[in-house]
Amino acid sequence: MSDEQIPKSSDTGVIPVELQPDGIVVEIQINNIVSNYQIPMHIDLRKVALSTCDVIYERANTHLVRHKKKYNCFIKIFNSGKVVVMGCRSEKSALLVARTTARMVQKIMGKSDQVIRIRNYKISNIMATVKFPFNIHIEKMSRKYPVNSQYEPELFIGLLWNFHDPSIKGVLRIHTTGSVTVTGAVSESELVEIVQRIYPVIKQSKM
DNA sequence: AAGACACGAAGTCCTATGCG
DNA sequence: CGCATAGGACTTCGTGTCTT
Repeated sequence: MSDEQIPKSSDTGVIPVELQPDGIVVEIQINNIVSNYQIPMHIDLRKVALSTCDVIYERANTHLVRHKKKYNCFIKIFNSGKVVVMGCRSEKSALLVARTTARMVQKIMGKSDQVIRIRNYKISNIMATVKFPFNIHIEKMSRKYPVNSQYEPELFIGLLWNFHDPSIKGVLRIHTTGSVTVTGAVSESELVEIVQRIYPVIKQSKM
């Protein structure tokens, strides 16, 4: 741990998970959350761009990109009212950024007196990494679980793992060093479940 | 030694292609 | 020529290999 101040909540993007039955604790590091929602109004991008200093026009004036340094994330705002938030490190900060952005747009568009609610807010993707305290024999793992795994060393050095379970959307990329990258999860709780379920499998192919 | 590339997920819009 | 659809780019990250 560094000397930096670490907030108590999961705002740092780190989720500690205890793995049963061995009691090993690993940390899930969330690196990126992609979420999207809609503000039920047409947005005048030019007006928003002129009223704030932290946005830039992109793609031939079709959408704005706003850089939130505090949360180290990007927000894409489309004139249709659709907004995409990328780069947040926790569900909480993603929602917070979504709310503040909606409020900012609402204020600039001169609709502060109206009740404008965020519509269809959802997290579409969470990308996280987990480091297991041992090396993994991924070739052995792919042979043992040919249905779930996809391993083509000439194509990519990591093993691609899919649970083929409708309740779990996440896909894992497993490396020999014990590093596991999780993509496609839609909530922090799903991330925890993924790690808990993959651990017994990885343990069998421990080096 | 440093940088580029590969891969996965999601949503959006732009560009290109094909058909009537 | 105009419309509809398909595909590509963009964003985030880690990791190992390959190229410069």
